[in-house]
Amino acid sequence: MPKQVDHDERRREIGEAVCRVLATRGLDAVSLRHVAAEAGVSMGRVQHYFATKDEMLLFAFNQISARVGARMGAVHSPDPHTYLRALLLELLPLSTAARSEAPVLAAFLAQAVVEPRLAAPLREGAPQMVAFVASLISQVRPGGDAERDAMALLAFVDGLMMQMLIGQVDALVAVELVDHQLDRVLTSG
Amino acid sequence: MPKQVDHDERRREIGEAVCRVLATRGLDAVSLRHVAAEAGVSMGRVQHYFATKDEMLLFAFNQISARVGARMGAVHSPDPHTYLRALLLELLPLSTAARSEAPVLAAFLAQAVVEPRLAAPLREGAPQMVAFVASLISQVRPGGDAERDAMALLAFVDGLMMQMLIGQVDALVAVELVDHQLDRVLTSG
DNA sequence: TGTTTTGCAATGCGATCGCATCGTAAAACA
DNA sequence: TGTTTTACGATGCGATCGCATTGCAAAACA
Repeated sequence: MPKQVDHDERRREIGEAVCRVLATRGLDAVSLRHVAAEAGVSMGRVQHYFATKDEMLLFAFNQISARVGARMGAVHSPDPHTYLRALLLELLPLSTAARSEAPVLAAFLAQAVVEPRLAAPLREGAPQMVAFVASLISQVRPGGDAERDAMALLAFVDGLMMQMLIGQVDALVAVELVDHQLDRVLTSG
Repeated sequence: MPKQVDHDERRREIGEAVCRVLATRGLDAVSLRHVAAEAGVSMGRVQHYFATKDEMLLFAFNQISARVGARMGAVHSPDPHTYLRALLLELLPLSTAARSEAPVLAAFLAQAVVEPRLAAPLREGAPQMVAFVASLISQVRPGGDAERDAMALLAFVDGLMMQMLIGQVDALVAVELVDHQLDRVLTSG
């Protein structure tokens, strides 16, 4: 056989090509041929690592999900207010990394509306994110329904991401809105 | 020639078929053939009324935009708080009508991220919606940056819509969140 | 060193795509 | 009544799609 190859690494490379196509030309431009071309490999290689297109897309979805999760996990701060602020801002297309991931997320989110296999992990992952945000809120402002505020904040940031991607809101205003919203939540009760 | 036909009505019928396909199977399932089948007409008819697929999609987009706009315009209340609440709830998939329109909107929103021809009208339409919501806020709670709160509320409702469509949030909780968020905004300062 | 197994590249297939073309029944118009 | 124009239905075309198949060079293994 040819040199033993890092199977997961190869899949990851292809997965990133999927995300790049997704971000620049949308979901309907994602074909085996386009992905192969974007990755700079042959179509046969793509097929070798993914049995079907659906499997490839699902892998790419898990990949950016993990990536966003990792970025969230990398956020730290001793001050819960600062922590929460950084966490929410990390969900917006502000940094270079986030700017390249957000359009991919948006495409997958929209597809999740009509594809239960994408919606399921999103539904399952949401509660723990809500719980974590709620715990941060409680640390700053004990009392009040922290979970409710957490859900509202996350929905707000989600919508803000979409509006930024469409160009309705620029980065400066977005940060301002997050800060204002955060202040309101954290100084209530 | 055959009986003179209401050209706009025919286009509207096809546009609705587009929306139905869009809502149930996503953007990549929208083909001339599927749309024709969904509308119960021949493919030739679809081509007769739309020169290209893009033109058809753009028409469908304008159609649901107008429809959502009409639903918003139908909301009235002498009390600005009630008015604003009804307006925001109208943007969520709560009624039968809104439940069928929201997935279509979500699909178009995602496509707008990579398709400027869809993003442009959204960018242009947003400010007046913001202005109107801001004016309602000002009526209830003079002072404070009403426009900022309007933008935040609209982003929040946008994100909430997406989360509802994916099944992260059910209708009951969504209404609760809107009310809570609204109270916070309208009783601040 | 021979055998086996791995990692592809290449090619082909049937289905579907958007779109162009052609034919035609029928009603508006002269 | 004859002509023209409208509204299609039908069919075909080249491109592209996802996927299956085949072939083969090369390295791990015996």
